Amino acid sequence: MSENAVKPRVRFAPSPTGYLHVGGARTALFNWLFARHTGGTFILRIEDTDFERSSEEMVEGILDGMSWLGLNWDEGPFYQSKRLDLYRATAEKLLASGHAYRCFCTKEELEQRRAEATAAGRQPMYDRRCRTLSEETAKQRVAAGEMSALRFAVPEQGTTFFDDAVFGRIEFANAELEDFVLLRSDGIPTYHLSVVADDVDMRLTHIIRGADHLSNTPKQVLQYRALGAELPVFAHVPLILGPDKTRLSKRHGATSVLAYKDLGIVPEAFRNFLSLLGWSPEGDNKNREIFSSQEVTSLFSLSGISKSNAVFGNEKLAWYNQEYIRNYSAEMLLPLVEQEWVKAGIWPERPREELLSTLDLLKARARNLTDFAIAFRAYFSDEYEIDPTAAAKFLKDTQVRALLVELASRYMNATEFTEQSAETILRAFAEEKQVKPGLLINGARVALTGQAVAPSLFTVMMALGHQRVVKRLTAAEQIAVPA
RNA sequence: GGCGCCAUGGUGUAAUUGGUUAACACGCCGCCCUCUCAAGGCGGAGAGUUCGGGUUCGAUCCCCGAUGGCGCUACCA
Repeated sequence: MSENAVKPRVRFAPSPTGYLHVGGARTALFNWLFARHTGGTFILRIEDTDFERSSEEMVEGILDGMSWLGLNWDEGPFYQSKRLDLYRATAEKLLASGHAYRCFCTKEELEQRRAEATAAGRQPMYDRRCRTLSEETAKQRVAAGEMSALRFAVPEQGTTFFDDAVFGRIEFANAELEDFVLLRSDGIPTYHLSVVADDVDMRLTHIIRGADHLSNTPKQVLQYRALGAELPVFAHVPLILGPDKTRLSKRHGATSVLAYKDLGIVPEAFRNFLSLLGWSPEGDNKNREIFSSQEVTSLFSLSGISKSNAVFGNEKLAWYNQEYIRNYSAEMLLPLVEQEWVKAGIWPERPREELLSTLDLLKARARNLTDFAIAFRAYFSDEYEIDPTAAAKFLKDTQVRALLVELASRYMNATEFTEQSAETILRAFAEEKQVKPGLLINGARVALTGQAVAPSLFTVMMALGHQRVVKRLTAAEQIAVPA
């Protein structure tokens, strides 16, 4: 970076008309990564100029989602609803310089003309009829109390282009661009005005946003020019699609990132997954999948962003999640798991050391954090369900259940209770009763954990402790087995 | 409809910016391990790079066209 190069300033500018969805989260992440990589500034701006659809709850949700993902911002959150003066001043400037004009057409008139144009096979663009109104006429009509919106006067000739950091040069014929509304008749700015006014005012150097804004960009470029402002670097990020390759929406299941939190996804795993959706590192790191946040930060660059839309695949996310859980230390896992216990109403009153070693035992086969409160509930609570399928598979035989009860008394009378001794006792007992050890082992697993799936039985016994093992095996005969 | 963008196995991405048996990961299948399930180890199927032209000694890569997908087309953002 040269001497006088300014530090990058980027922003994430969600609209609180919906949750923080996966696509928005990825955009936020890329902005954050870019800012952190370059030592720049990451700004959060809430675009709430659509009063009808914006809500305070949505803002909360977005903020929560950001913090869940660990995306901290340096400035803001700024609310556009509180910066209306800036937009009006900007609009005033555009009007004064002849780049904008008042439009007295009503919404109804416009709709009607649009319908007519479409019916006649013409393009439904605004016909610019107010553009030729003289300044005096406009002033008179305003003075007479007529409502008016402010429109940008798009040049009728020529082309407008910009060089996108991801897509390269994008060019539009000005004739294709409509004289878009800057200020609604109620004085509230539209998106087109407020983005530019803010992006200029906040001295943003790079605009990293979804590719759905690609077509809007020339309208913004025109405003930058009109305002005599320097153009930022635009970097449009391809969109994230659902498995059916249509735009991600509610019907694809989890749409809010917070829904993934509820599903027991580890934020770090989610971030890792998200960062590799539409971006890939350069150099020797191409074939890696697991990156720490620090690594992604140091590797991130706009040039690694791909151009094509990506499908959000749940399987890969599940793999990441499992991978992170498995590789976390029990100490790192514990606070995350505790949240799940709280949700499930479990308060394991056991020494921290025991909890940690049990987490170590279980983490290899957890897929979600919720597993620790649901599938693995028996390890942390004495109130647990017996999985009917598991019972049907391994405890159907009443003989087996009777044997487990008998085995319980062997354990009760045992002088020592170690992994080795527990195994020795069981195997000796099996031989004595002329049954396969596996029969007892699998049955005991279900009785002890309620599940057909668990770590090695004797390790599980140690995790549960002598007393619980005896108690649960003794109760084996009472377990209800579906037919 | 108009305009814009994109196009590598089912999915996410690679391929020294024209020279590879088109690579890696997820997923899938099989085997090993084994008290179950994960994990792990080993092996396998799956794309000739959407299609058609061109340029070139040679195209995943460059050009043109078609097709498909996505986006924009509001006094939404």
